[in-house]
Amino acid sequence: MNDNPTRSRILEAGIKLFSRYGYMKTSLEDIAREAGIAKATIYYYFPSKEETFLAAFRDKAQELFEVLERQIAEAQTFEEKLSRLLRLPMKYIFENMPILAEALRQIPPNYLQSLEDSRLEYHDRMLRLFREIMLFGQERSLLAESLDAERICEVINDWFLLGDSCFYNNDKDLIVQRIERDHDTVISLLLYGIIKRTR
Amino acid sequence: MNDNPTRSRILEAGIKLFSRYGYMKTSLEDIAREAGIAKATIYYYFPSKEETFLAAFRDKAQELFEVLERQIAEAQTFEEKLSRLLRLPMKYIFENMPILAEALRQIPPNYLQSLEDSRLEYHDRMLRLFREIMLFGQERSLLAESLDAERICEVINDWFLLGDSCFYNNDKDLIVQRIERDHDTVISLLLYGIIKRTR
Amino acid sequence: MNDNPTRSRILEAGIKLFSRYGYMKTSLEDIAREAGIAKATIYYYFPSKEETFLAAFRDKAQELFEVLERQIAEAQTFEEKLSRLLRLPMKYIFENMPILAEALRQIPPNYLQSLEDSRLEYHDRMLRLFREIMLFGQERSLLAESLDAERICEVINDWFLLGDSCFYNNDKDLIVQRIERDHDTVISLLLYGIIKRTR
Amino acid sequence: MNDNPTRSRILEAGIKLFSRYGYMKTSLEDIAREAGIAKATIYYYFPSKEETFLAAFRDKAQELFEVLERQIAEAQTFEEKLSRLLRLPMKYIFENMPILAEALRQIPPNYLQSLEDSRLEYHDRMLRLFREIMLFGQERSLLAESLDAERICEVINDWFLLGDSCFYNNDKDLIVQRIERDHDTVISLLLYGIIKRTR
DNA sequence: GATGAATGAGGATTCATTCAT
DNA sequence: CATGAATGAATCCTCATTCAT
Repeated sequence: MNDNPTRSRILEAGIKLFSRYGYMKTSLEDIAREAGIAKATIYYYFPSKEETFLAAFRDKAQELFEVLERQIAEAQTFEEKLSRLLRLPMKYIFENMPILAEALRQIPPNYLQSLEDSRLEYHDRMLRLFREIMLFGQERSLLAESLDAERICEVINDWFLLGDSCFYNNDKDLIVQRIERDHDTVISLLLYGIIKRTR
Repeated sequence: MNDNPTRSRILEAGIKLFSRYGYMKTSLEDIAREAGIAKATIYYYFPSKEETFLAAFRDKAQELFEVLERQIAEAQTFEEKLSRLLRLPMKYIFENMPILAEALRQIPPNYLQSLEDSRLEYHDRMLRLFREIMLFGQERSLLAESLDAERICEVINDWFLLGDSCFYNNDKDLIVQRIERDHDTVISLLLYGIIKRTR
Repeated sequence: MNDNPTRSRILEAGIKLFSRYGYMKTSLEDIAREAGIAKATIYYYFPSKEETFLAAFRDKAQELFEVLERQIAEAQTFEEKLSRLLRLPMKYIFENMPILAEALRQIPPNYLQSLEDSRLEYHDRMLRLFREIMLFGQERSLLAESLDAERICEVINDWFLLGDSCFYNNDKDLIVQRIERDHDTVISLLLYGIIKRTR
Repeated sequence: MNDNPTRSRILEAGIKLFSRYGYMKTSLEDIAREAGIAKATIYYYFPSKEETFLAAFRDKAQELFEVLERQIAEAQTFEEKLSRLLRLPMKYIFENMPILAEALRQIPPNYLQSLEDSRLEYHDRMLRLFREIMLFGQERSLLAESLDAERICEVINDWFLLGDSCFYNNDKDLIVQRIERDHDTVISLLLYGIIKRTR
């Protein structure tokens, strides 16, 4: 699948440009120029601009998970595992910025379903990873007792990893409600680290 | 300045549509239709699409600060002040979503300077608010001793408020470096709330 | 509606070129050049190439009916009325050839309904005209007794005027069946004029 | 020539698709898919899209004449011969619709000469068939005396068979002139069948 | 013979912008 | 003040055609 050098060059150029300039501001002309091929060649490999974007997106997401799973498996302690889980996606997202996250908003509506499917799949995959690590910590009694582990998984996943919060752009009221509820949890975690604990 | 009803209607429509669909996917035609005026009329009030966006952006940011400053002044305790500072911008950003944050990425490069100026101004203003609150807490000895207050201000501001981290789309290496350094701080704060403190 | 000179020039150019080269081989570029305007201007008046075509089609069909009705009203005898009905549409169709008839086949399917509606309307209008004339002839006992006037109206309308026969391009079997049945009638009429009537 | 199975499959697919969708809306990609071969293979057998169309057209026309000549030879009476001549081509044209008739309009001008040659050849061939039949009728004194047989042959051929009338898309004035002259004859034949003959 | 890969030319459509009124 | 009309530039996409294998 990735053995084809032209296909790879297109995806590579796509990731670079979509990441840098976003979906709308990146033209196929740009990608073709960057890849050193003719614009029409892109259509030999992908049926549309959107599919090109999706292919690049899935490619990069797949890569992220492979690295992530390996790194977590290699880590020995709970803290190190958790730390790698929290750090790596952020780094990936920023290195390949919009392609893994923000540009999603700019994809035309009719493709949102296809995109949504991919995103939900990654969301679940990330959540499973997170849960495994938390379980690992729980078994060793390393979690703060007051913590609702499942809830924390969801909130952190949504806010810092490949979660939903950043992506919805439709039901604004729902978002705001959710923010009010979940943000509390994040803020509490932060305040917990900031405010002096008086005995 | 804002007394003019037509001008106001344009800004209002602009915020609504830019927020919902992003900068690129919102056309002046759309804004004119939403505002109930002719497309050419927009050019009577603003010299270009970008200036229209900037005006709407500044309008909304100004509003945010006014509410924010009032709310913080009204709060009595340190925890409440801090909490309002952390909560309100997030809510605003999501309620007026891309116009205050993500759409910035889509503004053409030649306007980035003008946008940058605005953003830096708000960044500083937010930081000043934050510092005042932290000072308020320090004077009452309410901060965790191990905390470098100034550093925390910067990191939180960047990561949760109107900071820089989300906006840079140019110097990728710089971002990654900064992520590696600052993300540590955020993660520490989170881990601090998650991991059981053994004496 | 037709008072606007630019709109008229577009329709005029459209009729000329669509008629001469068909729907597919006529580009909006061509129409714009012929009309002496910019390509984008067409989009100020019509939302798409298809709507431009439909507008031109309806314009010309309307014109045909107006002339036709006037001419038939002016004719005194049955034979003259019938003759004008049979002659004029043919002349119009050829003068504005595909736009009134054959090019229909080339319009994309999603527009076929809209086109179909127009066509059915004209089909009925033509049939009404035809029936009135036949009635005029019947009242004066000028029709061959063996003739099924209603059937003749339909067949002639389908085959020589703005009928269905030429337009169906889907259900081939249906067409062929219909041809086998109706063509008989046409052929009979022709043979009747060709073959010597033995007492 | 037609022994080659791949070549035959291309022609078969071409006739099917050109007939159904017309010349312009049928792509070589479509034909290749329908034929179950690669697009480039078409170029092994035919030098261009136009030649592919012409080959398919000639194939089908040849088939028509073979059937037609056989059927006419088998018919015993003048009326039956005439009837078969008039009926069969119409049926063929509709069954293989645009490929034998209307799609011609869509062939690029530079190929019109080659197409014209083919068409003239078939026109003559059809006319010869027609003349033979009329001669057959004349010898048996079966034609209406007032009839100019040669003129009728031409007119009927033009209007109902593989004649010129439908194809010209250039010299509009010429067509209209011709319509005005020939249409009279067709109309007369029809009127003759419709209007009651007063002794 | 047959094909996968690649491409140039062209076409529909969008949109920010200008300008006369 | 406000706008209807007009446009140039850009963008996605299609497709006949070529060519190395």
